[in-house]
Amino acid sequence: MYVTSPVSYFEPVSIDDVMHQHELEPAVYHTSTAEAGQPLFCEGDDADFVYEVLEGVVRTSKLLCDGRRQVLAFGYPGDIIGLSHDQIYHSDCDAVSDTKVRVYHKNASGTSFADEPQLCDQFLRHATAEVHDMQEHFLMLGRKSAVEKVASFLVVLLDRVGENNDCKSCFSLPMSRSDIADFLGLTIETVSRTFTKLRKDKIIELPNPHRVCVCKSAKLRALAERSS
Amino acid sequence: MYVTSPVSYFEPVSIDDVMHQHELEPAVYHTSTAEAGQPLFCEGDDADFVYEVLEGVVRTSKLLCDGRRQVLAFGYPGDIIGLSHDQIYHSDCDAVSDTKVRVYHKNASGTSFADEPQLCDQFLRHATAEVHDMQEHFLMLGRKSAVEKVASFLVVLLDRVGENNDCKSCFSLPMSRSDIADFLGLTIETVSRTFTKLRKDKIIELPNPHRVCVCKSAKLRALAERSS
DNA sequence: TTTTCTTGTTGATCTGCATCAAGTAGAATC
DNA sequence: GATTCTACTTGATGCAGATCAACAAGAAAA
Repeated sequence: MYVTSPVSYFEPVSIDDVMHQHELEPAVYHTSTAEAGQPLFCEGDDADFVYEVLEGVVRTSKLLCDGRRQVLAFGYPGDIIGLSHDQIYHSDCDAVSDTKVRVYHKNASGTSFADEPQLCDQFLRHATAEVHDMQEHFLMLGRKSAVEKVASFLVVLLDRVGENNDCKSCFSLPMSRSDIADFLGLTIETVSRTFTKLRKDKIIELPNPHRVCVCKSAKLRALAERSS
Repeated sequence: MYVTSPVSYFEPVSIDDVMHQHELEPAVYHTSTAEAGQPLFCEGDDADFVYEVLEGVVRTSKLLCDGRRQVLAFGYPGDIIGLSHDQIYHSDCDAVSDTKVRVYHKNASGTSFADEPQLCDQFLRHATAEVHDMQEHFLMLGRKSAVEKVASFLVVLLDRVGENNDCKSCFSLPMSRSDIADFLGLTIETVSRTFTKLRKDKIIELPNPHRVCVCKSAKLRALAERSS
């Protein structure tokens, strides 16, 4: 699921599973790859495909005309990207790291999924789960301080992709500081300073700018989860 | 639909219509009323019902444990409230004004809508439309200034419920300044000051604190729609 | 190798909005 | 009527994070 909320309730189910349950033609999807930095789709494009991330990380974002950007979500394996209510993408989507995706081809008949009830139900679950995650992110953007934002972001990644290493839990951070800043509604300087502060407080270690080891996860959660 | 975005692409379709198309029992829903201030549901409640607003305005919100609040959306007639991915409401919902709602009873059989494909498809459209609106709101919360936020908010209401009056377009503002502040990620003082600034700049008039007349809608849109 | 470019870090200063505080006006209650 | 309450407005001040600026370090190009 999209990495938007401190806590994730959604259990991803591969579209593949659903499709096989319903004996769809394999021809309605295929797998594809994208190198780091390459776009998957752009805002305004016809939303002909729905993507499931299989490997790597993608980023969805929107731009203001003066260049300000809001990163909407980072898509990790299992996440569904590109559902649209009106057959047009309303965000840009780019690969943050080298990425493998499953590309689901919409039926040519039109916009309705009513003739594929299991798939429709599955997409509905994805969509409502995404709404839930976005609501958590609203709290983050609207009401949290810089430290709370960064800590919340790290906790989500910790729970999603953290790997235990001694008593630490480590994960890579494939996105740039700029991506993180635009996701959290901060500047790159503030993100960098906040990472430094967490490092100096011995809550995290930063072997390099794109790798995080969480030393004191309880403290990190305390900083993040002032939410009820 | 939820009032979250400057531009709204979604054409609301009554659940009622869908249900009649499929000859569902009238017993699966009923209408109900809520007086201003009354709750429809609370965070953590079992999500037994889905609501369609028929009259009035409702508000969905989330609280942090220290009292900070984020208003997620204002629900106007035609909007669907209360879809959940895990049968539990994840926000509070209260009537802002006296409200009439249609209450849709979920089937006892469980969480899946797969046995009602038309209804499922309809809910999926609602959910993806809501995701789209929320993405616009992300830009607002994360990247816009106070003036841009308030102007964007007013433009949405202008387009949704504005009524032409001379060369002005007027609408009521049933929610409190506190509701608006918690929706936009501001304080009540900043909201109030911004309204005053727009009034002094002759862009809007405020016959009373809960009624807005937009005199210069182009200027208002220019302040709001610096988005691409 | 050196040069240039990109990305991230750190410091100094500024500013938009929050916070603190006081005042106003309409509505509800007595 | 007077009193209280609540919601809103307005002013003074403070601060978190933005902005401006310099620097560092690795990567890519020359």
